[in-house]
Amino acid sequence: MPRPGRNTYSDQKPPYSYISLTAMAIQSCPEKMLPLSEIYKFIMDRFPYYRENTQRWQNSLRHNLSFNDCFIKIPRRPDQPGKGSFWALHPGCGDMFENGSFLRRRKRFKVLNADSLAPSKPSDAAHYLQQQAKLRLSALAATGTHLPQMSSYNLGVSQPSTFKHPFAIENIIAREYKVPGGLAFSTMQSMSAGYPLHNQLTTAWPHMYNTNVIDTAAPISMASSDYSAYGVPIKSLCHGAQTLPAIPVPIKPTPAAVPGLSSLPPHIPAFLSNSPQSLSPTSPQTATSQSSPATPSETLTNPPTLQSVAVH
DNA sequence: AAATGTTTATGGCCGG
DNA sequence: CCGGCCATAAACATTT
Repeated sequence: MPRPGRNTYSDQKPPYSYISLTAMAIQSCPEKMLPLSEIYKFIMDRFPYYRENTQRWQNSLRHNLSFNDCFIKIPRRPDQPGKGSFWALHPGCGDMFENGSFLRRRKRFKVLNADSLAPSKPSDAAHYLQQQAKLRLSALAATGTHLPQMSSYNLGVSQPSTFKHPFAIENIIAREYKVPGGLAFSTMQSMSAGYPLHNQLTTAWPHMYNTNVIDTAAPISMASSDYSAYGVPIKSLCHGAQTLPAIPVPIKPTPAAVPGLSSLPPHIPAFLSNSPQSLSPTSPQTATSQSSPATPSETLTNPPTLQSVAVH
């Protein structure tokens, strides 16, 4: 029996679904988002099985990216030239996999509809974005240098970092990366309903920054009024006028056909809007949620504000 | 043109 | 058996 953590599958097909493989790839990089080609690369690097029949499985993988709500598309900024968008995990899909294992999913993640929660006017969304950016900036300025080293995902979380599910991401991608803080995917899931705290993760894996990063040479301009924290053009956010923009915003419309369901919350913790690109490997920002209404440990007990659901 | 994304269809597997 | 999840194929459309 091959051991996944050692990548000894050789030619055998790994026991992971495309969703799992894609989630691994996305989780493996500090930005928590990857272009399609990098997802391909990640999979092919680690699983020789996928070095053949690329047309077949890549078609399937693209199908999964588009079809599953747990993946969201994040457009490139103009200073990030390249083909295609970035793909990220939907913030609300953190508990997709049981116990941090990528072997099986819990429930199908489905995003819900929430037109009523969106800003009524595009200008509102723009204003909201600006506020988020300012909050984030001030939070970073206030806390950038002297933050409690809460060891990223262990902050306030009782979950001991010693247990690592054999199929947890850190054991899967550990071939190249060692996680200082002992970050387990299962640990992350226990936080904030799986909200990816990009800055903290990057702090936890500073050494990964230059090894797996797509764009290290693109400092984000926080002063820009055209782009949100995630590099999502405000214009693209507003045209739909159905989502709030402080988190990676899915380009694809939320399934409005689902009756009585809602997707995005009226309020999003400010720490969610921290920009991955704004982080520097040499000056890690351990910005905690200064302007956030809830600490990670609090969000443990509170239901996620993001109203997505695991349809079952 | 090739890469990327979207959508529909079909069939297998598995658990309730 | 039925429904959910998954893999695969294929026909597009869009973007670079």
